[in-house]
Amino acid sequence: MSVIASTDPRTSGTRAHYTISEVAALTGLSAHTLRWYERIGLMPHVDRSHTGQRRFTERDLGWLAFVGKLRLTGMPVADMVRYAELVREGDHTRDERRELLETTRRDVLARITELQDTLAVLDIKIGHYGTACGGTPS
Amino acid sequence: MSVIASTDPRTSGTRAHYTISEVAALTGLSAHTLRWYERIGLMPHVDRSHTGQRRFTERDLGWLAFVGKLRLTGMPVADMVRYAELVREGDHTRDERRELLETTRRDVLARITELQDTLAVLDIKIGHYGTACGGTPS
DNA sequence: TAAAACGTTGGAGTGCACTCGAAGCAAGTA
DNA sequence: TACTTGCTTCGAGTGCACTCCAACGTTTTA
Repeated sequence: MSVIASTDPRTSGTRAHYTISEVAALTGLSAHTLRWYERIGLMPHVDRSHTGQRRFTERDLGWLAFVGKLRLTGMPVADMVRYAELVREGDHTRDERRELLETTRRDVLARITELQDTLAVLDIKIGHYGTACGGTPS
Repeated sequence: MSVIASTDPRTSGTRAHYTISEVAALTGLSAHTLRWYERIGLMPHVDRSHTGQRRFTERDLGWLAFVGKLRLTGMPVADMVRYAELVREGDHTRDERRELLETTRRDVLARITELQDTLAVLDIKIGHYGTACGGTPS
């Protein structure tokens, strides 16, 4: 296992770039998944070394963190790819991007409400089990 | 809501039983999925007509509603099957069932927290898009 | 009674999001 | 120099949760 923070004399405190395995360790995604993300267009352009190896930047890490959040919402990968495309297309897609994010926001709110309803049902069920008053809760 | 059986199954207010397509319409699940649920052991025993067609009861509908809630939590089907098995096994599994439900409850709470974090990130992003102060949010 | 609609089964297929394998190139270590 | 590790690509495989098919039996409707 290689040392992650090899201090490159040409750069200051912040790492200039990360190998794929470093990013895998940092994000919890597998190297396979990172390559797959790039292949399907879910990553912005990733730099390469002179020998063709990926060199992820801090910016890429930020993007991956954001993608991770989107993933938590249950957003399909295809929609994330769509968002990534819009980012690549430049400034004139700002409105569409904001709309996409706002739709996602509404979905997340709805999901939270749904989960809170479920929580209420679970509490009732658990309550039934707690009070040992006969019967067989199902 | 405790009236269970009426004298005339065809005309009563509370239905004594439902066909698979009626249950599909009521639950939003497909008939295919209902049969699959039964096959994998996710349904308690479902009655059959004298010719072998399924006759779902109110009790089955209640169970399906609960399963629907569990599904919303993201609980794997295998775990739901486990719970169904415990119910079938009878009263001595009460404790295990309560534990399973309590674990699920904790998972749901964690999920809600996760989504609220994501919501915060989305709000920040959307805020960036809202204030047209240059730059290209990614 | 005839046709349409609905039911049954086992098994195969689908879509998603990874996940892994094989073959080969490149860089660092003993 | 040989070994080890890590990286590359393409393509195939995995696990989950359905989803559908074919062939045939049953029930309802006109």
